[in-house]
Amino acid sequence: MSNKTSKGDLFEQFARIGKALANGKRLQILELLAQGSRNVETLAQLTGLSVASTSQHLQQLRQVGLVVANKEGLYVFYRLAGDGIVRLLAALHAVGQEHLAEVDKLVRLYFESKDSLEPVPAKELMQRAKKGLVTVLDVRPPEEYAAGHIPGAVNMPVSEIRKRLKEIPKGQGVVAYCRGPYCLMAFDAVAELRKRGRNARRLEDGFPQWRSAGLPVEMGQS
Amino acid sequence: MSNKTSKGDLFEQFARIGKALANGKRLQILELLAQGSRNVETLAQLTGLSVASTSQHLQQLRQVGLVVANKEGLYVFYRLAGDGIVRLLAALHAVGQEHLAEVDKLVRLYFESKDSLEPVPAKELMQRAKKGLVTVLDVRPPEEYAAGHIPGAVNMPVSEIRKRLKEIPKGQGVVAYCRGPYCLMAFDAVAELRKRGRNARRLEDGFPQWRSAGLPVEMGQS
DNA sequence: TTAGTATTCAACAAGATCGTTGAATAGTCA
DNA sequence: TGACTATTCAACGATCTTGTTGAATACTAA
Repeated sequence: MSNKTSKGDLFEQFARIGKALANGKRLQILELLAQGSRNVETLAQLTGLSVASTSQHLQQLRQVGLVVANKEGLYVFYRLAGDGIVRLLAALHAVGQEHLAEVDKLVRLYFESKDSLEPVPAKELMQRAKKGLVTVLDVRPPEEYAAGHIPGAVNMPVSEIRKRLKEIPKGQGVVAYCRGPYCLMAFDAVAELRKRGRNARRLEDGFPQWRSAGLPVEMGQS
Repeated sequence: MSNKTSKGDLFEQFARIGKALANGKRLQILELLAQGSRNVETLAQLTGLSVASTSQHLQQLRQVGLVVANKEGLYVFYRLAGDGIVRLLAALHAVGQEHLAEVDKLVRLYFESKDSLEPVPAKELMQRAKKGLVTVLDVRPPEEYAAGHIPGAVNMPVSEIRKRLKEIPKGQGVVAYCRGPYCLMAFDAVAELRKRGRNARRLEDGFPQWRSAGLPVEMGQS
C-alpha cells in the first residue's frame, strides 16, 4: 500500500506545523511573541530556558514559517509571521479549554468559585466602553501597553492596583485584560479588585485576539 | 531555574494537543473523521496504516479529547469530539497555506496555471445559489452526501462526471466542493469540467467548514 | 585593530515516538 | 456453547526530540 510519509504528502506538511506546536516551551514563546517583538535573551529569561535552547526552538519555529527574525544591531528580534498564527493559537486554546479537563482545572485554580469568572466578550466591551459605562484596565507592562492597546484603556499592572485604586471610578464596572485568554495577570487583577469591593470582570480574550479581530487599537503612552 | 515541564503547566497541556497534530497520519485521520464516523479498519485502509497502528493513533487522539469512540456491535466508530476541532484544523490549513511554500506548491501541482484556482467564498456561493445562477456540485461519495450537504447541491463523484455531464445546465457556472480546502477531489472535478468547456470553480472551503460556520445544511438523498 | 556581546552551530546522552509483530480482549453469530 | 472477528495491548528496535555543553560566528564599540 502507498505508505506515503514522503515530503510530497500534504498532511506531512501540515504535520510540520503541528510538530512546532508540540512543545510547551515553544507554545510559550509563541504566546510571548504574540505580544510583540522579543530578542533571544529576553525570551530565554521569560521561559526559563538557556539561550542556546531558546535559539534552537526559534530556529524550528522559523523553519515552518511561524516566526520571522530581523536583526537590529547586536540583537535578533523575533516576531510572529502573521495574524493567522494568533488565530491558530486561539483555536488551540479553545480546543484545550473544551476538551482537556486539565486546562479548565488549571485556569480555575486561580479562582475559588467557578461562576466568578464571567468573561466579557469583546463585542460587549466595545458597546459598554463607548457609553463610558465601564473602566477598561490594561494590566500588561508599560512597554506592551505603549505598543498598542484597547482605546481608552488605563495601563495598570497588577502590582500597582493597590496604590492606584482611586484612579478607578467607584460606581462603574471594571474590565481587565492582558495578553490572551490564558494570561493569568488578568485573573489576578480581577481577584485583587473584587477583594477591594469593585465590580470587576475580565475580557474573554486578550489584546492579541482583539487586534487580530480587526477591532480599533490605540498606540502610545496613556 | 524553574524549568517547569510539569503537568501543572498550562502550556504543557496545550502542547499535548500540539503533539496530537504532529503526525501526518493522525492529521489524515482527523480529516477523514471530519467527514463523519469511521471504524478502525476503514481508517486503516484509507490511510494505508496497519490496523494496530491506526488503533494506536486513535488512542492518542482520544487521550487529548480530539475524538470520541462509540461501539456499535462488532465495530468501534470514531468521530471528532466537536466543531472546535474543525476550526483548529482550518486554522492549521490556513497557516500552512500562508507560511509553507511547500503546501502551495503541492496544491498547485493539480493545476497548470495558478490563476485558474479562483476559489469561491462561501458567502458568494450562498448569494448566487439562491438566485439560481449556479449549479452546486457535491463530489463526495453518496454516503457523505446523504449525511449532510449544501442545500440544492447535486451529488456527483468525479468518476461520474463524464457520464452525467448533461445534468449540468450549460449556460451557467458550476461550483464544486468536497471535504475541505485540501480535499483534492474538488480540484479534479473542476479540471474535468473545464476540459469539457464548463465555467467551473471550486468552493473555497469544504462541507465541514460550511457546516461549522452555521450555514444551512440539507440532509438525505438528492 | 581588539575586546566584548548576542546569537547560532555541532555533538552528545537521555528520553519520547513510530510502526511492526504477535498475543489478549470483548463482543457477535450460529 | 464455540468459532469468529474487530479492536486493543505489550514489547521490540529504529528513528526523532530535547536540553546541555562548549565552540564558532557576526556584529558593535573603542
